[in-house]
Amino acid sequence: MLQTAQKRDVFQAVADPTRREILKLLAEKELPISEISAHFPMSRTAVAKHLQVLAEAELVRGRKKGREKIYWLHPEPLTELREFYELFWSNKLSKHKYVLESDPDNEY
Amino acid sequence: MLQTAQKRDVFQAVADPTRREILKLLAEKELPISEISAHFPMSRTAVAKHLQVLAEAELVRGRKKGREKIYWLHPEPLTELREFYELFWSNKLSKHKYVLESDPDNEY
DNA sequence: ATCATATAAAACCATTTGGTTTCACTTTCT
DNA sequence: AGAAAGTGAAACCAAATGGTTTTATATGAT
Repeated sequence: MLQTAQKRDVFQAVADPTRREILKLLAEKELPISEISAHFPMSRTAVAKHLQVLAEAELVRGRKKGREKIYWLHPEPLTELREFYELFWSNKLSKHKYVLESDPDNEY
Repeated sequence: MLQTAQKRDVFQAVADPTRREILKLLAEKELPISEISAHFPMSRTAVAKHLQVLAEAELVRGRKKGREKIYWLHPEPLTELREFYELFWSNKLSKHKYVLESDPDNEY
């Protein structure tokens, strides 16, 4: 395993709120682990593990720069979220058949 | 707790592949638990638990009909997926700044 | 050379997750 | 009434998850 180890499901990678926040952070700019972990109440090690998970899902990439490891966002796999969403809510071909037929707001 | 118990995170609900399949099934039409579980290799009880999770996330709703419990899709919470996706890939205001600045295909 | 910084890797731990099996309950069918 | 069908709820279990702490390693600064 040269680099990112084995694939990881995008939906599962994104299931954790901390990991979603990390992605938002990296959307602004690339950051070293220490700076990322400064935004969270947990240990740096814990954040590093979250970054590994995100890397396995190809949602981030990292490079070594001196003694730092810099991570940056690689948002492409998020299109899977969009594709899933559109199975139910596509606006292209008007709405999905289920959505069309569903009554607006029957709360039970 | 009268009904759907406590809220459940949509991202987490959708993290499991079985649950995603269930949602696709229910997009076609509402179904009783037994019919849903017929599509999966696991026990009916396991599928019932997945349905409970989906219900806690408000992604499905259920009603009793005779001795059956019928579940149907309630896709509204999936908009959270879309909103998250669009933080990174919005096409409305052209692309997100990160996406704009990122070089196309630097593979490490 | 030495020391601080930044990370990596490993061991460990509690809780959650995704599954099972078993038992009880209600509804439908004969 | 009695049996079958469909579900609900509980107990149980192995594995995964999200944390921790500890130890080691490499880099940068003095």
